[in-house]
Amino acid sequence: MGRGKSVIDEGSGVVKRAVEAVSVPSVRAIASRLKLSPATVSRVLNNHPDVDHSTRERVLACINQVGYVPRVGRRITNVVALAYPDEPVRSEYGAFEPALLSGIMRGLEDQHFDLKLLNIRRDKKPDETFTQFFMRKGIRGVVLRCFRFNRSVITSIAEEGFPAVVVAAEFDDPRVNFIRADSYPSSRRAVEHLISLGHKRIALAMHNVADSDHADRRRGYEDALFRAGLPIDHSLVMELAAGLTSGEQVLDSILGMPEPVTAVFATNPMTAIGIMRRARERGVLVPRDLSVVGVDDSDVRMHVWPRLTAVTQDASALGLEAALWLTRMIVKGERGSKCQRTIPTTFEVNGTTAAPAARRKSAGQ
Amino acid sequence: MGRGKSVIDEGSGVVKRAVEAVSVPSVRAIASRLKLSPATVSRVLNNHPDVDHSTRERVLACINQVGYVPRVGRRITNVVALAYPDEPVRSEYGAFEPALLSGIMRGLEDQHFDLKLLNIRRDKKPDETFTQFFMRKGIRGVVLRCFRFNRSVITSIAEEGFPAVVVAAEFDDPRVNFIRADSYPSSRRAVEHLISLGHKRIALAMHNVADSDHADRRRGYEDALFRAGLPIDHSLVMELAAGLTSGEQVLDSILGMPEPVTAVFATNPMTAIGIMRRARERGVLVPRDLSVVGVDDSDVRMHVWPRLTAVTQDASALGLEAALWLTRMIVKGERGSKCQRTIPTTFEVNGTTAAPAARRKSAGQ
DNA sequence: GATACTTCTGGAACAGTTCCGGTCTTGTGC
DNA sequence: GCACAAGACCGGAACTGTTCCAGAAGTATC
Repeated sequence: MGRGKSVIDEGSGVVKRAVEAVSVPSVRAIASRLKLSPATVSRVLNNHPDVDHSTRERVLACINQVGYVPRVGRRITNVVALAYPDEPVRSEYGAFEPALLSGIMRGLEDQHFDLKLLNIRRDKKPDETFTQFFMRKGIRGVVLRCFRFNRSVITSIAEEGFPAVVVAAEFDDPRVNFIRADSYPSSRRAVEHLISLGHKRIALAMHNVADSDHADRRRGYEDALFRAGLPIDHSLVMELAAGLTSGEQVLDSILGMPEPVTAVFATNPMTAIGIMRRARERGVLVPRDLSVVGVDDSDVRMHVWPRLTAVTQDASALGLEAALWLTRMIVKGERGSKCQRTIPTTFEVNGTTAAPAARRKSAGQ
Repeated sequence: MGRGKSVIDEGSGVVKRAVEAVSVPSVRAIASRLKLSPATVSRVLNNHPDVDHSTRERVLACINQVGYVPRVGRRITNVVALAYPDEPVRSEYGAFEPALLSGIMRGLEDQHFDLKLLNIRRDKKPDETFTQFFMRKGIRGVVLRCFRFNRSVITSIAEEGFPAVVVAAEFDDPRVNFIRADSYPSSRRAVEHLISLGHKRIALAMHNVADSDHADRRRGYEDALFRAGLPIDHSLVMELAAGLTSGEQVLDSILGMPEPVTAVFATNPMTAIGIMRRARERGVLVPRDLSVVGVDDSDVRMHVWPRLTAVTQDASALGLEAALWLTRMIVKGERGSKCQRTIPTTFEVNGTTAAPAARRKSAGQ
């Protein structure tokens, strides 16, 4: 044969080089370890129906244990995915998604990975595991977007042990890797800023997705009020969908309140913009009649005048860090390593906050 | 052998079934047709250096002629790419990119394709052809973003014959497939609308990328003026980069003009938003002191008050149509079919246009 | 002119997937 | 109880594409 040093791969009877046999496990290596044929292992990976349940379980366990890597021919394909629970890149969340994508693309340059966009709901068959799904798509790792309704999906993926990292959400589960921006300190500073200006009745316009980010912002709001000795009035807390129209609803609600509200903190970029627009529409002068603090993922706060005072988080940095960690973990083969990082947010004072006009009875026309 | 009807594949000496041998060409089929080994064909596909120039040319010609499709094992992978000349998903162009992406993802559902994001500048090696590049990335077709500096790249790809479609740009070359929104009629209507309100000195704020879309908008502006018998004053035409700050420059320029300007048409979404913000900052009332018409890819025109009168194009529809055409062309195997489609834009009158205040001598403070 | 070096190509040995057939179990009719 | 049928499950073989190694062919050098 004349191929230099060769050994017989255990069980399979195929001649191969000694170095490769131990470095990267193949379908045939897994098959021989489990006393199965390569065909059966391949069937498990592609979720073919005619394979026994217990056999499938054994193969999947082995796959995630030894860190199997699918190849095309002899080449390893370096692809990671950005997986959404449903439609990717929805515009309702403002500029968060494009900024995130941009950061991920930059982070992938380091290890020369490519990015694939996946829609889990559409493509994943109900009877396949997440590992099977991702393997079938030919990807080696996944960046996950997390919303309120798919936290259980995230923990399932972590349980299976497939390389994954969640962006912009926090988990107590030590198996879940995530990178998020901590909105709490900046949100608290934002409300403290309003309090220091003399505001006492401050409304909170919450995005109703109830992910950990928005919970942080609410906590910042409540803690700032509590420390200042101000009461937390639940009638001032509004939970709405994201978007411009909800901002309008918020302003209308504020104007309709019997006790005047002099400031509002909106935890979603579009909501704050909607508040600003509706305020002009109804003759409410910002910041004289109403102070507005928003949250911004990119530079939407600059679209309006006065420029919006806002808690800003760098969505691009989230994507960058997530992609860097994921790809490095994959190429180093450190499947067990964990990532639970938090990057800071900032609070930026612009033109929409000022001391309340004390003598007014009610804001509005 | 017991595999039913079998034939000897010409030249290669490998036994295969008759049906598959004619339907989808493989590396070995191309090799035998050109009297080469599969190894050499594979080397061409992966741009290995040690293959003769003339051999590479022959293989590449054959590849694009017979429509070779790379497979993983025996499976055909259905992946298309969205390729950018440089960094994907830049935020300077407003919400165009996310809307486009969203539309593409919807369009891919029909034929169950996946999407990969590619950066041509980063990943394409200088000495490989585009066909080699795309094959190496395992994709079957590509949606191309086009800017002023990469039109030659687009025609090169079309020359090679790789399945491709350009979004949001127009080409005279019959080989280039594209889907674009025609900004001309709506732009012209926009300026005619301003003229009908009584405006005579109308500024044009151009995005300096000089792609066909922006050229259309300029033509609409000039034709509307010409048909109304108004002179085209080149001092009223400003070419700037996209972005909020250029909008500020536009407004400052307008205020500094000796003859008062009563209306402005901005061909870029962010520029119009910047004009609106700067106008408020400098005490210019829109639309009383200045009428503003913008262009919008999504719903940025709703961020301000009054809502922006704008030419709107549906970037999501562009992506949808491009993805639908590309994937259907690929699965039907109609490599020669052409797509040069134009979808309409609309002109939406909102709150930023009104009759000029005739007696004023100069806008602004 | 012999040698050494480079360039290029083919064969074989890998990588994963799928078709076909065989074995084993289970259900059914008599 | 037994023959037969049907289905579940799995292995071998025959395909995909890729890469290593050896060798052929050409070229430069002394």
